[in-house]
Amino acid sequence: MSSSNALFRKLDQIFPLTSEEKALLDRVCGRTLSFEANEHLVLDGDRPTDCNLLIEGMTCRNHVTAGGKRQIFSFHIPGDIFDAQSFLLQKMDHTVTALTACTVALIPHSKMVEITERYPRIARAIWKDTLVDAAIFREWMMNIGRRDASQRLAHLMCELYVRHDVVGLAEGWSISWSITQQDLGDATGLSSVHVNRTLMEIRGAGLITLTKTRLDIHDWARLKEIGEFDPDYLHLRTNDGARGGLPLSQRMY
Amino acid sequence: MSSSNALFRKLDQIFPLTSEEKALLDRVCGRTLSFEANEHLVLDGDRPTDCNLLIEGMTCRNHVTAGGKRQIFSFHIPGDIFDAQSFLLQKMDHTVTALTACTVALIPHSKMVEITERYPRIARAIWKDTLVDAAIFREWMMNIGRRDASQRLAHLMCELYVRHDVVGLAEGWSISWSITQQDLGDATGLSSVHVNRTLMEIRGAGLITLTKTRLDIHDWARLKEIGEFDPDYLHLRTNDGARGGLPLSQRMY
DNA sequence: CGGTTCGTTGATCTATCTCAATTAATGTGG
DNA sequence: CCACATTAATTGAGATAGATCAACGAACCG
Repeated sequence: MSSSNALFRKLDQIFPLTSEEKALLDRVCGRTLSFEANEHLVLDGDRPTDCNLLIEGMTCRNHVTAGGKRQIFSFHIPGDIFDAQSFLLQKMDHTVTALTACTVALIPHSKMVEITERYPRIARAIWKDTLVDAAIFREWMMNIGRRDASQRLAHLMCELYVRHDVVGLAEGWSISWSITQQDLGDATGLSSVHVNRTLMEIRGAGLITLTKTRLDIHDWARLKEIGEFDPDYLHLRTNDGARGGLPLSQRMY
Repeated sequence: MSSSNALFRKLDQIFPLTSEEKALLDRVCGRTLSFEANEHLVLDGDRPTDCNLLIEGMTCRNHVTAGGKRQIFSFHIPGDIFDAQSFLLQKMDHTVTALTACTVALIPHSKMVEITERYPRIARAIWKDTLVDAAIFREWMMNIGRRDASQRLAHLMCELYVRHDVVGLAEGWSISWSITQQDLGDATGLSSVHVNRTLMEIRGAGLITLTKTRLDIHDWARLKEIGEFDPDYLHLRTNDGARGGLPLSQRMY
């Protein structure tokens, strides 16, 4: 791997790491694998031997009920270690699917044991990362359980925008988009038809432009208001909290 | 504390601990606190200095939206460390509320740092515990997003039963109950009125008896079927997986 | 260029919500 | 130990957000 730390920008946003620590992390990343869109990277029931760091592309965690209904639990962008939990939870209880072609770096569980035993700060960083994942799950529960369709979609778009921006993947108020309306429904507990209609409404209000490949946000303030979006749950470093390292983008979400 | 390890039965179900390790954990538990029903043990926005181990009573994690709607993220029973995440996530992003009078043991964050740095196995045990919490969140998302009212309630009752049974708190097919129908609604994303009607249906089918203080399950097989309940997501040790320690109750969920 | 996937739109249906009132249970002060 | 206050459960009636079914159009893909 020669990512030169760029890939740990997300981890670093959550838990400030020294450059030596980033170098150490870089070293435990083993071979990389590539997948095509719609391939499953990890399957429900698997007993993986490695964790995955997403290098390029987009994935989602999901699970299908006995009754055949699908729920998406989270979306992942480059820099996310999307199955750190497989290191401690032997058996996968969900599937990870590629939304686009993508590349991952494998981190063998054995290396995870090694590095987390020797470097407690790195252990805490990765642990914290899994805790932020859990916080995001809670927020999604709130979204699905207690918000209406436009709130759910607005909230999700806000989250995705901030997460992209924080790791330098936003371009102005725009991010690349590779989520179908069906997937959007599976993520928000709505039908794809209703997602479509609600999206039309949000578009109609002039808040966003959304194509198959790109999301442009025209009115952040209102989008955020509609979605009741408050980025606290992402537990990002703020400038005042920063213990060295990159300050969080000046923009107030 | 003189819990003599009984309190770590849950942790032990997830990650088998030696008795020395349990003794170590016992030693980091500091003073205990008592709360009355409906008091908040930890508040959204707090920056706690201790983690809480629930000794007696029942609590729930919850959060109220800007719009005043409440979502419950999880219920906790004795043996649960319900805010281990506060150790790494400085600021609370949700509230923990007592459903009954309850007692907790405080574990100072400083002790958490100490013990997790010195004993990597203990660190992994607690980390794994937080990962199981996250798995439960995912399952709840599935519940709220993709199941209908009776499925949601059946699933929740199955989960609560198994979690009680595993730590020895079930009596036959019966567990103590202290969840109001309003809370049940906040946990499942339903209105309390609809919870009531759905409960009447489930009762009518003879599957359960539910009073204010007790849940009796009369037909586990059907309840489980209705709720599409599969206990894998709880990541409990099974007999074949056990590396010493107590075997999981012989009963097949 | 034909097939497949995804988005769009209409029409209808229904699970669940909201509002409102009643009853049952629980707790409290006198 | 009773009368009243409070909280929770129950039931009815009516409203609605969102689901389902079905068809069509647009984009993309080999």
